[in-house]
Amino acid sequence: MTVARKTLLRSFFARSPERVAEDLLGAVFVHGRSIGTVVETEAYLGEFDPAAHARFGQTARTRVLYGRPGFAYVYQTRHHVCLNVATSVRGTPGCVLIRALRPVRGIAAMRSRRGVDDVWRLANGPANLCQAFDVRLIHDGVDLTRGAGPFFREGEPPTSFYRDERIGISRARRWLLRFLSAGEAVSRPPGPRARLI
DNA sequence: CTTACGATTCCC
DNA sequence: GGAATCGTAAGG
Repeated sequence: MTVARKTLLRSFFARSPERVAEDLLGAVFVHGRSIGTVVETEAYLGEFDPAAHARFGQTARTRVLYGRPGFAYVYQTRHHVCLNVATSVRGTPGCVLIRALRPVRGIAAMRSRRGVDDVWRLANGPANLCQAFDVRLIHDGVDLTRGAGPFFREGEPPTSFYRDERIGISRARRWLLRFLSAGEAVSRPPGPRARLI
């Protein structure tokens, strides 16, 4: 039987990006009829993080990061969008990038939106999962703790996970801020410097 | 205004 | 390894 899971509240996101990124593993992302389990996340620490968008300070693009935690920061890169959650307290622009989801429900619609058949390739990347779960630029600034629109629910934390280097960035590459549930299909398997937790 | 450059993805 | 292709941020 299925257990009723609580929606992740403001207090969950009002912590450091690292803690939120770790605890988001195993959580459930819900957007309409599309449901998936978080299996890969990445933490961005704020203005002092050379790889973070917030390194430029507050701009039109990064305004959500400076607001309250638990709001969606959706940005566009080339032809794709990526989904982040603002963390920490107001004025502290840390966030967590959602890098991979394991599809649980609504798979037919995900296949249709992605044009891909293989379930494991439906949401195995930050831009792919946005396409699969129909997350768009209009969701930038949406409150993810309301249970209306996209939101997160409690789930089963992985029995073990990896900490590894972040991906797709040139600065602060060696910081171990990528979190991967063990034994899941992620955007990229753990590398040589990964630590099993 | 012009230029540089991606928190990506998919294909060769 | 490289191209696609556009918004954001920096520089003049």
